[in-house]
Amino acid sequence: MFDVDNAAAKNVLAYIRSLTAFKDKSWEQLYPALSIVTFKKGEYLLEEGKVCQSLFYISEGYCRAYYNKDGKDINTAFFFENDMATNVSSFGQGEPSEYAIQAMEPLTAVKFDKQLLFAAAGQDPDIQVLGRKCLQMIAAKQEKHAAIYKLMSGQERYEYMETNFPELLQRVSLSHLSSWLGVARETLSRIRGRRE
Amino acid sequence: MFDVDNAAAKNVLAYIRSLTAFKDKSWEQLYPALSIVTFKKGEYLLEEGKVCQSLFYISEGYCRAYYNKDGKDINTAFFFENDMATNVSSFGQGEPSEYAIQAMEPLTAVKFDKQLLFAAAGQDPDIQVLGRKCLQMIAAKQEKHAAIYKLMSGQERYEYMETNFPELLQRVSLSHLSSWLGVARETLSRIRGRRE
DNA sequence: GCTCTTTTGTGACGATCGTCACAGGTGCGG
DNA sequence: CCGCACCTGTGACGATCGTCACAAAAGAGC
Repeated sequence: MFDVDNAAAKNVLAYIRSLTAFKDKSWEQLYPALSIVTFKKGEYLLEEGKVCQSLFYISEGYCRAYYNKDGKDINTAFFFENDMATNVSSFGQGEPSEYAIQAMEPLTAVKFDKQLLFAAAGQDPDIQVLGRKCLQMIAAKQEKHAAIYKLMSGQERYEYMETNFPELLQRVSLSHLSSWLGVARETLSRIRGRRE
Repeated sequence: MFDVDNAAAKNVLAYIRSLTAFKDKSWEQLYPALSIVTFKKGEYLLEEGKVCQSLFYISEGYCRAYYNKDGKDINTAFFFENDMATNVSSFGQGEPSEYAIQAMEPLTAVKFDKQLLFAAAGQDPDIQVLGRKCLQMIAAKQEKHAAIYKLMSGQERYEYMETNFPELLQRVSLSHLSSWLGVARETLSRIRGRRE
């Protein structure tokens, strides 16, 4: 049973309230769809090839989304505290996921179960609004990330991360960061050597 | 006044019905928010620095989204018939747009006015659902595109487009295509020369 | 048909990156 | 304390790409 006094529960509620005015009645409709889940480092929130049945609100720890291309991992996203992690197209269209989402640290998340969430949304238009807002956030985040990828060189992308998301550089290993930046690990090492 | 017998109007209605069961009542609520707009080649659906106030359903012709980086155009998206064109983060958060959307051919679109659309959505939950579905489509499309960008080399991306979106190659000039693929125009020319 | 403009192909060259190989460093468990 | 796994830096080398410059080709307008 979902414990509303849990720290993760309080975090997710605060997150929801930051997105939309949410009545107590909506919250009561919603929370049967929620559960608190924990993952050890290396465990999977979503496995490649499986259909995504949940949204995850990350309460503590972080995870990565990565494709496996010819046996090599290629990271496409990192999700930290207060992020929503999911595979939009798999969740929405029921397609098998082309990538995996994996905990990189011990992780606590609030899971939104798809079936129960849709049932709740059918009862309460404010939950619909919440869903739209979440999608909006996700789409906006993706748009921004695609832009830095298209407009900047590997070096510029690293500097951008350095100034805009310094805490990310603290927590993500350079090997994982490099594939996310789209450069070889060695190149990232040289980028870091060049400056300072 | 929005002419429901117009070809563009019929197209957009068919598009909406493909996304969600839409009652006549919802359609009547929605269509005051719609208008049919046309653009000459080179005209702007959205200018850089302006706040995006509309969604555009593309009925005929196509347009591009592009950033201006140091005086050079960098294309980030093309929108063809039956696509929804907008700047998600500008439309959603009211930020000025960091890129422009420009007609590349004479273009006919159905414009969804933000204010009127929100008013209509407040009246009718099915319009909320439509909005969420559209966002889902947009987010899924972006996710896919980001993936091909991260996983493939310039050459692979070109071959991917060749097999999956051949009509795009017919309509978009190679100069515009190259910046979208993330390679220099000359490199694209050589990629094309290598094969066959 | 003939300009003028835009688009596309090609050649040369230097810069950058990816790959391979290896060494130093750090942390963890036994 | 030792071994082992993982992460990070570094050197050498070849491949690829971007840039500049120019020529060929294709359209658009008169």
